[in-house]
Amino acid sequence: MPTHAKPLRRDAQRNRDLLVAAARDLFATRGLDVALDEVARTAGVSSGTLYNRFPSRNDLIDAVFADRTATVARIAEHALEMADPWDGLVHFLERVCELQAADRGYNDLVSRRVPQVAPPSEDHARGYELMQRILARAREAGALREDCTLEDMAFVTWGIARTVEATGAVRPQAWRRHLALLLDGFRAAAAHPLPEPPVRPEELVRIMRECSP
Amino acid sequence: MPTHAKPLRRDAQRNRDLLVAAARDLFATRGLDVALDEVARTAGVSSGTLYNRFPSRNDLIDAVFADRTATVARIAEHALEMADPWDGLVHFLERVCELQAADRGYNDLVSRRVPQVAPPSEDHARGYELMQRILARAREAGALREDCTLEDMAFVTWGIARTVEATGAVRPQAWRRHLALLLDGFRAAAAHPLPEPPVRPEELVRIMRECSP
DNA sequence: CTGAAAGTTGATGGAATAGTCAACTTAGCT
DNA sequence: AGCTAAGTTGACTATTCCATCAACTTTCAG
Repeated sequence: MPTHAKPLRRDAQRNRDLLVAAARDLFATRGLDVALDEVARTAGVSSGTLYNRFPSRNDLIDAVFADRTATVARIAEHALEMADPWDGLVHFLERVCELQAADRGYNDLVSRRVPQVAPPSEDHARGYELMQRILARAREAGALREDCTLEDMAFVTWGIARTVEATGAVRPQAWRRHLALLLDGFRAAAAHPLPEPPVRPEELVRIMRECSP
Repeated sequence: MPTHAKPLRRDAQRNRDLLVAAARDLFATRGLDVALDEVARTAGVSSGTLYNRFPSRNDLIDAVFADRTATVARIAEHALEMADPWDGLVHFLERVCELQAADRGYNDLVSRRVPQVAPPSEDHARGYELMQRILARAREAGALREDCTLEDMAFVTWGIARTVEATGAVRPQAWRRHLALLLDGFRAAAAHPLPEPPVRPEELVRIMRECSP
């Protein structure tokens, strides 16, 4: 319920907006590791203001990408409305990967940072639930292989993240080929026994936590 | 033919070996971005000596991983000796990924640095040739999908690299599952039309060049 | 043994970035 | 208008790392 607990003074709110906008641009083009001083300079405020508003880099990252979890959840909802379960899964993964390909900062975030907001938000839980439904539906339709779990989707995120990083400058769409190959591996018809048990949900949580630098 | 053009003085050679050994260890456990000062300290020499012997970080990286290209070529040869073409391909990719999983520095190298030695070595060309044969053989046997190219193998390298980074601490073998899923996507039986034309060889060269920081 | 070339040292400079804080400015309430 | 809490500033410290170099030490050929 507390979207923000305390109301900011008007100039403070304006500066906050400028900072988030500047960070959004810089993150998108240069990744999450841009110098914070540069964010402040781009926003036209002093570095002290930035640190005052966002004590740590992660706070700024959270603010910039606050809406993304909800966006993913919306994509998932749309995917569930598609008639064909397999098409729904494909659509979901394609749209999410498009988000990665379009924003270097978001690509960094999903591939190596801790999930955005510290306390797993409501949107987060909703997205999780929706993804489960997308997979279950595709599995029950006989399109998705039986042994494929939600955690396996992390391989998509990680793999595509690196491909986007590597190929972005030369062949910005190359990741679509990578994804298509992975997707063919997800099909029930393609299934051969997997050599390693699935990553368990709590393991994935630990992985994402430890991943953050 | 010039393995090294000029013979080093004995103490210089000893220090060089110490530096390479120290770098090998540090790269393996902490990645390619360790501070060069720390490499020197670990080797027990001064930083001046390190810079004297290896003017740039890449020179040191080259020295540490000089043998890897030949190792990959040997793996490829072994793969070609296997009776079943598909098993050969699987074996090759598994062994190469094992190299990535075993050494964080090598994982960094294949996933984001320029191919080791500046002038593409003889081993390099040989490895390339052998990989082509591995793929052709699997394709002709009807096991590998027709539309899969050598450049598509880069998706394996990139994807597994990121998965190894992410999961290494919690589930060191998780990459095997990722690889198995990808491999199922490479099977001829799984093939559905790919949405994006293959990355061309010269594009891959550019990608690998531009990727280096 | 000796001299000169080769090699080493570590202090030093310099660049980039994170983070702090005392002095100053401004919004907004009364 | 006047006051005060909230906010801003930018210079400052600290850290980390890369890179250099003049003075010193070691190797080794003759």
